[in-house]
Amino acid sequence: MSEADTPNGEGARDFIREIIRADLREGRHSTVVTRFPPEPNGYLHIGHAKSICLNFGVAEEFGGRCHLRFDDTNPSREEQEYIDSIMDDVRWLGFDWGTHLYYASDYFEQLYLWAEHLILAGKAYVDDLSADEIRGHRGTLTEAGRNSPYRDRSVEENLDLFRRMRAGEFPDGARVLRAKIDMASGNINLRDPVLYRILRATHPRTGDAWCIYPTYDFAHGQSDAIEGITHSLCTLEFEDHRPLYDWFIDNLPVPSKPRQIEFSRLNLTHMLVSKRRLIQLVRDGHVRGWDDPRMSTLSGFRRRGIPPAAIRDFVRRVGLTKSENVIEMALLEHCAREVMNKTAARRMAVLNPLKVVIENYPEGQTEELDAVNNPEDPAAGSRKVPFGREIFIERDDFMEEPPKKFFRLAPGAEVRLRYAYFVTCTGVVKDAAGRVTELRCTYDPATRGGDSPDGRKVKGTIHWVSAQHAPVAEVRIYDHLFREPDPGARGDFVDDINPQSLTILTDSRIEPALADALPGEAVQFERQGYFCLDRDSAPGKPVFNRTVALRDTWAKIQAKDGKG
RNA sequence: UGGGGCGUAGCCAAGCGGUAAGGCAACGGGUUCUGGCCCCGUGAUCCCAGGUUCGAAUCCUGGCGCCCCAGCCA
Repeated sequence: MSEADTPNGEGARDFIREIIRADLREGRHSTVVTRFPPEPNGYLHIGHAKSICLNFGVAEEFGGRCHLRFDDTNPSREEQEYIDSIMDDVRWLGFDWGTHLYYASDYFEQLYLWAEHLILAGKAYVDDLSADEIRGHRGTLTEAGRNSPYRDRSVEENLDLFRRMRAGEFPDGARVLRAKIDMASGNINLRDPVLYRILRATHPRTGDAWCIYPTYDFAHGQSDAIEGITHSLCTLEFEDHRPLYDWFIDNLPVPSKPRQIEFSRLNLTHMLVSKRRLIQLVRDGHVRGWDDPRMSTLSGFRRRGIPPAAIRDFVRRVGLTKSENVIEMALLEHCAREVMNKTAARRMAVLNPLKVVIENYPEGQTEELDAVNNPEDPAAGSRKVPFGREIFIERDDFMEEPPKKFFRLAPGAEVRLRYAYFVTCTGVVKDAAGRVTELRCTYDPATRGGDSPDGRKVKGTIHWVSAQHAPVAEVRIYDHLFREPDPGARGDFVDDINPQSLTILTDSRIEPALADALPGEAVQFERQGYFCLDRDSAPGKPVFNRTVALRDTWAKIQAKDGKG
């Protein structure tokens, strides 16, 4: 569940919670009811997580409830697949709507009746203008619009026409129902907004029962009112829809009076959080699907291995305001590491293997060494790791001509093999091309377990894996999908795609205990990062995703030195 | 003289007239069988200009900058 500090809303103190607190204190409401209202036309992304955590979080903190309501008023782009994925994602994030699952389509009949109510009150009319003509009459941002020639039809004619629209007597787009408000309003949303359009498309829920569908504006607020939503929280771009939202609430016999409050959406550097562009990435094959680990979708984060608790904490930390913002990816990564540091089991895996032969280690001998599972969690216990004469170490952990502060293996240098022995490099074997293919070392039997009885210090500790006991694994290393912090800022966002966002390692070697890794479970490959088993794994063919690398100050030092 | 918002450190964000919280990042240092974790230390006068006040990031006035709106999308 969420990280709410208290059950009485005394935790977070953002402006929305302050408003709610005041509403409760001053008796405007006795309970809090919110809703998360996704349109099922795409997958949920990290931006939605903010809304989900807010709506469900607030409800929980104030002892109220939060509804999951699908805003399914446009069957031309909505699908059951999306409905299913959205429910999965909300649950995965850690929230529960209980029995409060609703669909705007559940209210189609009521909404229709309210439309007739407006017609009867002379506040809505059927317009025969085409979409283009309506646009032409709408005016511009600085000029008032003009009334439609059909604006003054009689109540009887409007009622008749609207009923015939519902009955299917007119083709798609032939007529619409419009509210009669003010074509000269500075707020374009009030220039006689469209309430109903004729649209023949099979709806995921209502099938072909309807051929007219309400617009967002006509459906949202009334749906809120029907459900008794007290605080309807949405993003900033709906701010100027609020007068219209209120107009419907004030002009219709709705059962309750919800209040819309807007907040700024969440944006992340190096990522896109726009359904339209996410769809494009999938459709054009720039990624491997909606749940590609490089995607900003919740399913992508899940497959990547980001724990839901990290996302909840992240959302809590970015705050809630009305200011435009772009959060650095580094914060999300920090949150992910913080959660996994405390929970992930430590294992050894060699991503880019370099063979090492320990010359003075008895041929054919094997032994089991104790390794701590998680230094941050004593209860996690320890495991046995096999050791032998031939091992693999990370290629990057050896340098023939090391720079000054390189605390790893180099000719003549001694390092500790984590949980095993101190070894000293005595020889380098190369192939015809001069590439290092193997290292020869000697070990000190007295340092078994990694401690030196003589108190001798060693500069570095590196990870390793016994050649004889290490299964091969595929490891997928992810980097930002976009190389620019603000993709698309200077042109087509596709041009900003990072060509190195995915590196596939096919010859990594893992310690035996990793063969038991569970899908979705975070594990730390020591000194490298957090990983999780990917669903592409097959028996005997494990595939790991790198969720996030460990902080790497050595890499930072090198980068700095490199720049001179 | 269209309407609606926003403007506090590189990125977020507290602050609600009494003399600038916190987090991330960055940079120093300590510790360490993960160059991880952890620990210590380093940064702003608050978009600008006037004004009110003993005192303003907080109030007033005028500017400037940025974002959203002209779907029968949500």
